[in-house]
Amino acid sequence: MDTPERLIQSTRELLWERGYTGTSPKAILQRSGVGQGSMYHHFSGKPDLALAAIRRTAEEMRAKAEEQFSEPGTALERITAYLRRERDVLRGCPIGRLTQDPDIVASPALRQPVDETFGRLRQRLAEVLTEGRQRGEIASALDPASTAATIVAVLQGGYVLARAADSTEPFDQAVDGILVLLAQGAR
Amino acid sequence: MDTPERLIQSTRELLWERGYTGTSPKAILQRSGVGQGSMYHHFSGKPDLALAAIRRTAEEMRAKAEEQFSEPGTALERITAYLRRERDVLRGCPIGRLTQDPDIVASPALRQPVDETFGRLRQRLAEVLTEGRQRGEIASALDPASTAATIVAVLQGGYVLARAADSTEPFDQAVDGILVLLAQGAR
DNA sequence: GTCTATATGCGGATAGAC
DNA sequence: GTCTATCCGCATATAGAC
Repeated sequence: MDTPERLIQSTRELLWERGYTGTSPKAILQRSGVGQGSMYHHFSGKPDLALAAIRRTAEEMRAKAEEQFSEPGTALERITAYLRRERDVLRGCPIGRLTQDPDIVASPALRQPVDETFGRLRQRLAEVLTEGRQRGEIASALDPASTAATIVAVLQGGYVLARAADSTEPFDQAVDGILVLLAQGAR
Repeated sequence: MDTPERLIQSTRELLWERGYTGTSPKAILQRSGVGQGSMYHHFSGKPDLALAAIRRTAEEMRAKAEEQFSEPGTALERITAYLRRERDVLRGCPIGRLTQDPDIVASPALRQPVDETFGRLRQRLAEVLTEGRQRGEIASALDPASTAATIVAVLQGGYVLARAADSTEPFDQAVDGILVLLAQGAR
């Protein structure tokens, strides 16, 4: 791995663990084994490096979601596969956690990839739901856009509850709950 | 307001806005107008003051939720009142945001009030759902505990989506979505 | 490209006077 | 109880040599 790549990977890990405010350039240097001068040669500073790291994480997250959405099966099966996919629940969502960082939300450049990630995710889920409705797999009373927002919110909120409890149980309960509710509307 | 109280109120505000890591003793002193010496006279340090602040916020949150749960009306009406209650959506949940702070989660003392808040909230919602089921207002296929976890998760995740988008829209959509799903099961 | 040196101010306190 | 002084290390760079 070359130097910029090592910096990006270490920054991604630290942003996930400690957030933007909690991540110092010094910690990035220690974790990556890169020297001070190299870091400031390749990146203009902490915000620049963070932006590269966030973009990378956002791309990966999108690709992993698409794996489940593009599987064969009914809409409900694909949504179930997505919600039940293996996740590092107690670590939380590496993109969602950034929304709690005021420096991220206050910076248009840093917030943009976060916004886009959730926007596309909701959009993609709404498409899956629309297909399911057309095929009669999902109750036509359900609005795709708002149901999609609900599903994404259950995941993000599930992480919050799991971290509060230091247990994956409430996350799993929340996922079970939404799946039962969605199945209820199936024909 | 006396000195300890001023410190607690300022700390509550800062924890909400900037989280634990992002809140410095210096910022608390500036906002409260209290001097350095006074702060360390009344509290042993940042963790001690944060604990007092978090406990206060947790109490208030619990009391506000109970206002809606103890209203007259069906289970669905009370849950709707709770979910649609006026909220400072873009500021997020002052308790939920703490779960993103590694120093909070790593400290049993600081995590405890956060855990307890969500534990009680889920418990209370499950009671409301159980009542609703007994009265035939809610489909008996819905497990109260997991449905309660789902509802709380929708709220917490709704805040995340709203902050990502810098708009209350996805929060409102997520709430609409879960209410439609819950109503679907009503008899 | 990478290294080391240097800089300013903040984070989070402790000490002791009043 | 409150105030001011003092402390050490970290946060976040910039400068210039190699």
